Amino acid sequence: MTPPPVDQVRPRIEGDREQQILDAALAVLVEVGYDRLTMDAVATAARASKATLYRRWNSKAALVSEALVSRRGPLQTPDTGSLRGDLVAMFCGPHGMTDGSQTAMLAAVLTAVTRDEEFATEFRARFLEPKLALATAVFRRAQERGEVRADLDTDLIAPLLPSVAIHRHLMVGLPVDEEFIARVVDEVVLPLACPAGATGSTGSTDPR
Amino acid sequence: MTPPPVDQVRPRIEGDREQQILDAALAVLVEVGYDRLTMDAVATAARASKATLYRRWNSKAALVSEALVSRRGPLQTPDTGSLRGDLVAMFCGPHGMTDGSQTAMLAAVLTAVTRDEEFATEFRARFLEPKLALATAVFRRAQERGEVRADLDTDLIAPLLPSVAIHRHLMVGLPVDEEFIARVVDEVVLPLACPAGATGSTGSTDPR
Amino acid sequence: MTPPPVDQVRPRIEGDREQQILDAALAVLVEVGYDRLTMDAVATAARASKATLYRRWNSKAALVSEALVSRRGPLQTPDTGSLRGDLVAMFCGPHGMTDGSQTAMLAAVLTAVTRDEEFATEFRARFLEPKLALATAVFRRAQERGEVRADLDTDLIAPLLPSVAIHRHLMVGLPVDEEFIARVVDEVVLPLACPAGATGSTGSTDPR
Amino acid sequence: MTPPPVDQVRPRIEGDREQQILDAALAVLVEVGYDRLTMDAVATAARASKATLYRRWNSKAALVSEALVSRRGPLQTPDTGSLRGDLVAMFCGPHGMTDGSQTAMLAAVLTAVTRDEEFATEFRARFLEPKLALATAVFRRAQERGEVRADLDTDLIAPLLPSVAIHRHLMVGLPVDEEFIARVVDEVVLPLACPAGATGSTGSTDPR
DNA sequence: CAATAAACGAGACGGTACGTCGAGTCTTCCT
DNA sequence: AGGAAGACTCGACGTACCGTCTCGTTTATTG
Repeated sequence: MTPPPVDQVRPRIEGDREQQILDAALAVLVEVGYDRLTMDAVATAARASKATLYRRWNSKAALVSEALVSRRGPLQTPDTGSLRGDLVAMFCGPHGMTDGSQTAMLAAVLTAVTRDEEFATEFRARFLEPKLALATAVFRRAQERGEVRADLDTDLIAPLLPSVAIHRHLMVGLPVDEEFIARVVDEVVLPLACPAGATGSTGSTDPR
Repeated sequence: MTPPPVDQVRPRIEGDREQQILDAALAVLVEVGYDRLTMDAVATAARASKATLYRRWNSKAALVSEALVSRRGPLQTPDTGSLRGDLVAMFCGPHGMTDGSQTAMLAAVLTAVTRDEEFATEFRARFLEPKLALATAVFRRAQERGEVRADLDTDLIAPLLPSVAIHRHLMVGLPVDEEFIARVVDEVVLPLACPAGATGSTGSTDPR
Repeated sequence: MTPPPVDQVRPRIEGDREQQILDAALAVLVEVGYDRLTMDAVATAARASKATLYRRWNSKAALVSEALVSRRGPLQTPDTGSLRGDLVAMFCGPHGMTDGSQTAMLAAVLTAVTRDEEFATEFRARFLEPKLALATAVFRRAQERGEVRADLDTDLIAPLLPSVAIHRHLMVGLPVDEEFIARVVDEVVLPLACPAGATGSTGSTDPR
Repeated sequence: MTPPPVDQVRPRIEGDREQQILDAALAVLVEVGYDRLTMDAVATAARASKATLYRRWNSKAALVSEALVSRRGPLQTPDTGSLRGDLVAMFCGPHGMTDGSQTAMLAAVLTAVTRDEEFATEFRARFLEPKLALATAVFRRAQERGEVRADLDTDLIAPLLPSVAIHRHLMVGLPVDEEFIARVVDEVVLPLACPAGATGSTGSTDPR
């Protein structure tokens, strides 16, 4: 699964090496959380020196930010044919809110967002907005299909699902699983989005 | 009516003194944020010693937690007569989501939640659940008034508004003001909660 | 042999603790030399933290200087009755030039003398001058006894023996043992110091 | 008339280039001292790369050592006709102990001698022994002239002058000037070396 | 009302991590 | 082919903060 090793001994920081460091950072991040992640630990895990880390990233925040983005995965637009299917696929997939490592990273990084404005800006631009844009696109497509009423305020509805998931995970402290996601979709999102009569409370398949 | 002067030199920790320390902690917290808040700084600001701080609170997290709770203020059940009025009052009041210092503290404490399970438990029990219980009570009362349909899943709907507010503040980085709260209430909460025809539409369209 | 432990758990730096640290510093110094002596190593060896070291000593030089002085030992004036006996006793005794650890320290510290003027000044005043004064005193006493001619320039003769010993040890790289010291005493110092006829060129025993 | 290319030892680089680097090293050494001399600084000053430096010299100590030797200059046997004249000429000449830059370099190199045995061996063979051999030769020649008694232990006497000079410079911290050298020659070396009556004590006064 | 025990301020302590710098190694590019 | 450039690993630097601790003092409660 690993890419063919370019140079076992000392691959320069040229993408491969950089990704190795980012992977190490993510491993440490997931293991101990953002606050307990130390640059020494990342350096040791990556068999790099702190000097190298600081040469490439100004701060711990910058390193973690880049690491998160590197693992966001290719944002693939889900296309199950129905809004419900798309939403569930998007949030319960490998990089969704039910992905433990993903939420762990999210939790870890929220810490940094609240204190480092530079990091926050970069994190929002590179990690968050692509995700939100994707969710918005899903709704737009459903509108084009006529599945969702045309006057739906997608900017308000799209963040609904991640909002609830994050709140449940971090604040309430309860797990975010597929059952919960489905419940929110069926009882909150779809009733708001779909024309009154067509509310597919069991709408796993679209009638068409 | 004022309490007897607290002794300028060395007041024992007896409620008053404790509150002074918590106030000092809050002052430092608001000024520099959670991670740059040091116990030394709090001790200095409160003219106390670190030993005193640690004698009363197990950790920085516990101290900040208590400081936050101490300023949450008495939870007053809003009673404006309508669900919409109650919700807006609750979230836009002096200790609501539009209160800058309140959200700043919330952000600060998230740091601790994600790493200290003991702290998280206490924070949830003492800070979060009272708030959620209050929100749920508001919906229950609206149900009793017949303003909201009887089969509404209040456990799902009640956290909706705080979820969205927190997401917007922390993740998206946009301000949570009364206009935004009202929008969410009118376009998300009320349509879900109220019988189709009976939407508290006084707010949904802008009659001017 | 150790003084009664004042406090087994954590003796404050109050002489005992300070001496423990200085002993640790000397141990490291003798083992690896001045340049490879690191504050971390001293801290570890003394089970202290670097902060503690820097709180008490401004620099590595100051710490080593103090450590050297602490181990110079009580400068006891030798009194064997003859100049030859005094000299041999002084240089071949426990803190003399044949003491391996003493010369090791000397070698180690010479490094620092050549680059840190502050250290050099302190080292000369606290370590070197007392030693030179002692040697000069030995010659003065021999003059009073009439063993040495009265017009001997003691300031020139007193440093002779240490000079030759240091040169042999550091520069030439040969061991400085009692045999060598005796040779220098018999062939250099005594011929210069003593009246022509009385030169005990084989004067291993003092005639009295 | 240019001297034949010395080279021989290191065929890779042309003597000129090597000497340029050594000159650069000396310049940096004199400017900032041994410990603040960095290989980067030498490389920059010589417009060379660190790799080139390390290809030719094992360590900073080796480089500085060679730089020192390169400036020792050709050892010219002094020939003034008298032992006293030879000694003063040898030690007060351009590369003698009164040459400030020479003693400064000597101090610098002591650092390396005390920790790197390999370097010490090379330093002794290439720098020290030629000097000692020269001093010994001076005494031998004086013996042949009958100026010095035949049974003089030259191995013990020859290092005397450098020993005292080094001790005074490094340990005592006082300047080694011609006046001091002359004093040691007249009061220590000559009385030991010359037959009682023939002591070049006239040397203190200038017979002309 | 003195004596005593508890709680206090002050701050040193052992640790851990910080971000920087230099030594010595190694790779890439250029001539 | 070999040197300049410079990134790399390693490890020490001196500082800051954490959470623990030992002081000596102050306060409130006892005898």
